[in-house]
Amino acid sequence: MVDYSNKEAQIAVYAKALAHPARVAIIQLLLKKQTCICGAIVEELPLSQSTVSQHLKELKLAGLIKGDITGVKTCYCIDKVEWNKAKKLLTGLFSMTFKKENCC
Amino acid sequence: MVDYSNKEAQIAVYAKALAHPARVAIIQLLLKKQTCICGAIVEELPLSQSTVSQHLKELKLAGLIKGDITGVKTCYCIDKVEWNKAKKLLTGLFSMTFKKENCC
DNA sequence: AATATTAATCGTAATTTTACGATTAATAAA
DNA sequence: TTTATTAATCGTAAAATTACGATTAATATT
Repeated sequence: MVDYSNKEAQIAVYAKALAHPARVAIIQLLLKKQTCICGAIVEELPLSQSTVSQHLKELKLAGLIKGDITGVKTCYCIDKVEWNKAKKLLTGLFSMTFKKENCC
Repeated sequence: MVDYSNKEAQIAVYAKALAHPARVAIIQLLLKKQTCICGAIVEELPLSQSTVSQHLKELKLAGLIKGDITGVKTCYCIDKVEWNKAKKLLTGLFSMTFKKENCC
């Protein structure tokens, strides 16, 4: 009987964080662009400020990003350490070799 | 303004499929073990038959697995083509280079 | 000091997810 | 033919997700 290992649960946590196109878009913005101010992210997305804020919160909860408040603005960045953990786990899953022949 | 690209949406679809520990466990079973009969998967998981069936359905809906009914039993397998698409998209996301210095 | 800006949070509604037991449909075994 | 086995589906309840506008708290600007 599988009692979900920490590993499986953690994979699910990271996957869940990426399970919405808005959050994928946010991550890509933070990776690609100079953008990091919350307001700039809001402008890029077809969603209200409060909704984007919620998605940012979820990404932060999963650990993938962190926010840095300076004055009235907040700068969001990828948490590199956590991002690399996610990379390792997800990449690990996808690089598993097939141990059995497909029967279907 | 980001209008979610097909790519981002598809990443989200695959991530969502892996966003529950039970589904991660199922995928790992199908990758690692000889197991593929539905009943065997049910036995491995701490969930009822109907719930596991639902998770299998979701994985199938996302395209990651396919089921083959033979007689009274159903054999589930990873859909290798789709799995490789997911691998490519997710691995691609994680292998993106940081274009900007972290500001936080 | 009064006003503006920024982003988090609150309240809320609609939808989706998760889980279960019960039922059903299909095949296999007796 | 009757009974058993397997797995999908139905019905349903509880919880979580998603989205929005309104409000709030904090800092900046005037």
